[in-house]
Amino acid sequence: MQSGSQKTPRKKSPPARTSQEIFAQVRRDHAMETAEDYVEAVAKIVAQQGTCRGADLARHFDVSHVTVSKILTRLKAEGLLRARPYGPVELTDTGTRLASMSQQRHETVLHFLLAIGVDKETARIDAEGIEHHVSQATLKRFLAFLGQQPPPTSSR
Amino acid sequence: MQSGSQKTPRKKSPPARTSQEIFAQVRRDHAMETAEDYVEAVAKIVAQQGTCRGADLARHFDVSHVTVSKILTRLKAEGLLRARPYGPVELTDTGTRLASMSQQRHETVLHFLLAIGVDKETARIDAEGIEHHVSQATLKRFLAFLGQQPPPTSSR
DNA sequence: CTCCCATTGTAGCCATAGCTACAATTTGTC
DNA sequence: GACAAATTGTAGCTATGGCTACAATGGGAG
Ligand SMILES: [Mn+2]
Ligand SMILES: [Mn+2]
Ligand SMILES: [Mn+2]
Ligand SMILES: [Mn+2]
Repeated sequence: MQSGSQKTPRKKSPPARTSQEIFAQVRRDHAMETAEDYVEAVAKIVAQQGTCRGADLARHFDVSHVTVSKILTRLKAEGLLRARPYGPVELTDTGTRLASMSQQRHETVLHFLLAIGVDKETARIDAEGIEHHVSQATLKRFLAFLGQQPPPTSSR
Repeated sequence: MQSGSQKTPRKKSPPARTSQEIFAQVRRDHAMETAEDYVEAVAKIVAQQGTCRGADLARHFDVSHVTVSKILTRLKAEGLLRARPYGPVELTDTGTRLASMSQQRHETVLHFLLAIGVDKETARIDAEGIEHHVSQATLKRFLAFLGQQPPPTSSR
């Protein structure tokens, strides 16, 4: 009986990603990173202070208000948030959903790092970068490790 | 007895990173990401084929040879590798050291993901992005989880 | 020795994320 | 209400990592 390809043909093994596909996914992850961090920050600041201004974001990320302004223009065009000239920043429904997902994933990554014994300050730093590269499949393993139930979320 | 600041003053708690410091570190991590992936790829291709050409890198990352060419120019200027015009790419001593460290960290991250139950193809993808945000402290926890001894490495 | 093809280089473009300098607007305080 | 401070916008710059198009180089096959 020889069904699969080589040794122990137990589970169906997917067709082995090429390096091209791997780096393409990393590039896609990076392309979403700023959007995720910004909607997350807006949600957090709104929750804390009622409203979020561009200046709040500039302080939060420690970048110039010009950098914030340009990024907000892009995220507005992408339908994640809205803001009248000189007005405060608000999340759209799409932006709110992205913020919720990002927040949850961020928290899970942070708690996971703490659970494996990483000190709190290191965990906060590393989680901020790692989060954007954690797929749904890996997130489920993190949650399983934390002894919780994986919630019925979406794709990659 | 009231020594620390608040509840259970056991370990010395570091002064709590601000969001500004956290995002600064993530930006530093991103600034090193391309260099790390490139020296790692050069080392791998040299190990496999004896020499590494720009075209090999273009195939590896699935980008144009122009993108490779510009990045190689920068990494040459940074002293990580060297190459005569129309010649193959070679790592400098500095580049070789960076490649070794990156390879080890990459492998550790990959094996860690596999160890917590992430499927192999997902692990390969996620590790490629996560690796650049894993500090020495977190890497030690990964190694500890894998039941190995943390090697005497350097800083962050 | 040619000629072809793979490889590399160059010119010039785009998008993103940074910045400084300066202008305009809003807001808050007398 | 006027004025100062904070905030936002705009102009114009850099660096990085993408791209297409086209030119130059170099190694083999004949
Ligand atoms: Mn986040
Ligand atoms: Mn983040
Ligand atoms: Mn790598
Ligand atoms: Mn990588």
